Amino acid sequence: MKDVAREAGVALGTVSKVINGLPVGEGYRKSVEAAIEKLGYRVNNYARGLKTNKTYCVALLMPSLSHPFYAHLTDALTACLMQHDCRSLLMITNYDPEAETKCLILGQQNKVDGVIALTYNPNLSEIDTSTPIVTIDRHFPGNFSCVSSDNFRGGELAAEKLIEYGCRKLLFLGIGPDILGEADKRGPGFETACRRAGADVAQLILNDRDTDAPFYSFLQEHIVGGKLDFDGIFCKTDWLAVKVCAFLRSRGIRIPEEVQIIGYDGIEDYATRQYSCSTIVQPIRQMAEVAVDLVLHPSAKANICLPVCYAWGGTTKDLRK
Amino acid sequence: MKDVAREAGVALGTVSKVINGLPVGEGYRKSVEAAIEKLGYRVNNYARGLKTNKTYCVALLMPSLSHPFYAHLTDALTACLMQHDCRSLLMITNYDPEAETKCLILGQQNKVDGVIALTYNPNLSEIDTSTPIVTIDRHFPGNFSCVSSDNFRGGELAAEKLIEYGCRKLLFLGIGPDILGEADKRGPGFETACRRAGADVAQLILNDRDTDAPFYSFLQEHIVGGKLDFDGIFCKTDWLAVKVCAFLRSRGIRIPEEVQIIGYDGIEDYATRQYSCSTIVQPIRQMAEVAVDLVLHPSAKANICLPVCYAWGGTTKDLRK
DNA sequence: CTGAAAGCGCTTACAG
DNA sequence: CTGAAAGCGCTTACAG
Repeated sequence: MKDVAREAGVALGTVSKVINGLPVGEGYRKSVEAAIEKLGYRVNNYARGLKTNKTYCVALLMPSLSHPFYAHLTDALTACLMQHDCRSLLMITNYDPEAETKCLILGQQNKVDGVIALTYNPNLSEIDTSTPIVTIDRHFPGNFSCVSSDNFRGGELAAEKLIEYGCRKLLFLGIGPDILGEADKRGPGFETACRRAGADVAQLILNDRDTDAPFYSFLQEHIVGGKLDFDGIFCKTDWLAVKVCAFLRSRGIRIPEEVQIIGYDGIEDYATRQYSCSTIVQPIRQMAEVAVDLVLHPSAKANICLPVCYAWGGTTKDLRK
Repeated sequence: MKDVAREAGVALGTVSKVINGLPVGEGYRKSVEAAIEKLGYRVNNYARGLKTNKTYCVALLMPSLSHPFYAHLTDALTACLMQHDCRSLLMITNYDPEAETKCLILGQQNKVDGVIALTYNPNLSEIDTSTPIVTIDRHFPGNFSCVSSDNFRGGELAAEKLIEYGCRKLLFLGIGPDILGEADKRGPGFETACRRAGADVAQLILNDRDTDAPFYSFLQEHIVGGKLDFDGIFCKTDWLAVKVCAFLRSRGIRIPEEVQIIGYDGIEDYATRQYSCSTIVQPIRQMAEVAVDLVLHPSAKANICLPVCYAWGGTTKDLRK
C-alpha cells in the first residue's frame, strides 16, 4: 500500500479511499488505480480487520461432512456467504462436545463476524457471546437465534401421508433426544396427527447413537408369522429409514406393499438424484439463506421454522400409479 | 492484552511471551496467567498474523460438496489441518473457472498460509504464487505440488479384476479429458492392462459434463437381441457407473451376471456404508494428510500418487461365494 | 529475564 | 478534497 501511494504520488489515506470507494479527485483515482494495477496490489484483510473489527468471515461448525445433509447445508451456507462477500471458516467437530467448544473458541479467536453452528452439546459457558451465533436445529439458553425446518409439522405430515395411504398401525422410530434439539419435535408431531386421526401409534426412542441393534430386535419381536405388526413407520431420519428398510427386506417383508416407511431430511442419491426413501424434505437452501441473513444482520433472538414438504422415494405407495 | 498487562503489572512484551510459551520468570507467568483467566483474554489472530505473516489458516477450493468424494475429502482435509492447529477457509467454486480464480484471489487476500485446490480450469495467470498451492488430481504449469491417487494403476487394476472374473469384451466409459487432469490416466491404464492381457477393449469418452445421453445411446446401439455386446465395463467414476448400471438394468440386462461394472472413487452409501458399485477406492484420508503436509511444509514441486485398491460393491462377481 | 519502543498494513478522525 | 498522524492488537529486536 505504501508502494502504491509512492507510485501514485499520493498519501496513504488517499489510496485507502480509492480502495474503499470513498469520494476522491478523479485524477487521483486514475493514478492510484494505475499504480494498483501495475504493482498487483491487493488489500490485506487482516490489517483491515484490525481497524474495522470486521473480518468478512463467518465460522461454520458442523459435526461432519460425511453425512449428505451436513454436506449440502455447508455447501449452501458457503454459497450464500459468498454472495455477501463473506468467507466461511469451516470447523468439523465429529459430534464431540469438547471439540465443539474448542472450535467455537478458535473461531472467535479468529475474530469472525459470526458463527453458524450445528452442534450437539458444546460447553456454552466458555463462549464469548459478543459475536452473533445462529444455531441450526438447536435451542440454547441465551440470545442465540435458531433456524430449523418445521419439525413438528414434518412429523404431522408424515402421519397424514401414511394414513392417507391406508396405514392404521403406526410406529415412530428415533434416536434422541438431543440436548434441546428442535428435531425432537418430529416424534410429537407424528403422534399428535396419528391421535387426531384416531390411528394406533407406538414409538421406540433410543439414546445411544452408536448402535441401532435395539431397533432391529424390536422390529424382530414384532414380526409374527412373517408379518410385521405395523403397516406404517416414520423414522426420525432418512439414515434410519434406509437402514430399517434394509433390515425389513432382509426379513422378507415387502416395502411398500406390507409396510410403508417415511424418513426425514430429503437425502438424494448422489448419482441418480433419487430420494433414498419416501421422506420429509428439509428446505436446505432456504435454511442457509435465513441463517446467513440472521448472522450478518443480528436482531433480537429469532426462532425460525421453515416449511417442509413430502416427497415420494419408493418406500410408500405411489399414488400416481 | 493491554488490560492483561496492567492487571498483572507487567509489560506487553511479557504477556506476549507467556502466550507464546517463551521463557519467562515463574512469578510473572503465574500472575499473567491469572490475569488472562480473570479477564477472559484471547489473542487476536488477525493482529498476530499482521506481524508474523502466519495465519494458521489454509484455503480449501472445492467444486462442490454435493458429491460425496469432495465432501469426504474436505472433511479429511479439515481434520488434518485441525491437528496442525490450522483452520480451513472453505470456498466452493461450482466448477466455474471464473469463480475458481476469484476464490483463489479472495483466499490470498485473506493471507492464508497456503491453498489446497481441486479445480477445473482457473486462470492461474492472475494468481500470486508466493503462497504454496497444492492441487488434488490436477497438474498445472508452475511450481505447484500435486497429490492424487494412482489413477493409471487404478485403471490397470480395474482391467485385471474384470479379466480375472472372466470378462473378454471390455469397454471404458469416461467424461473428459479435464484440463491436465491426473484422472485422465484411468482410461490409458485400463487400456494398457487390457491389451497386455490380450483382451478386446473399446472406449467412449465424452467432453460434455452436462449430459450423459450419449452414453445411453451408445450402449443401446450395442444391445442386440437383448444382449449387451460387452461383458466388462470400467467407468471413470462411480457416479457414471451407478448411472450406467441403472440404465442397463432398465433394459433388462443383469449385473453382474451378463456384464460386470467397475467404477472409480470408492463412494459408499451414507447409511449402509456399502459401496455404490464395485470400485477402485481412492485413499482419501492419506491424500488429505499428504496434501496438508505439503502445503504446510512446502518443498520442491512434488507429484505424489497414492496407492488405490479394489473393492467389491455388487456389480462384479463375488468370488467369495 | 524484563520493559520500552518500533512496526506489521490498514482506517479514520483531524487539520489544512 | 487531500495529507499527516494516531492507533487497531500484536511481536520482536534491543537496551537495561
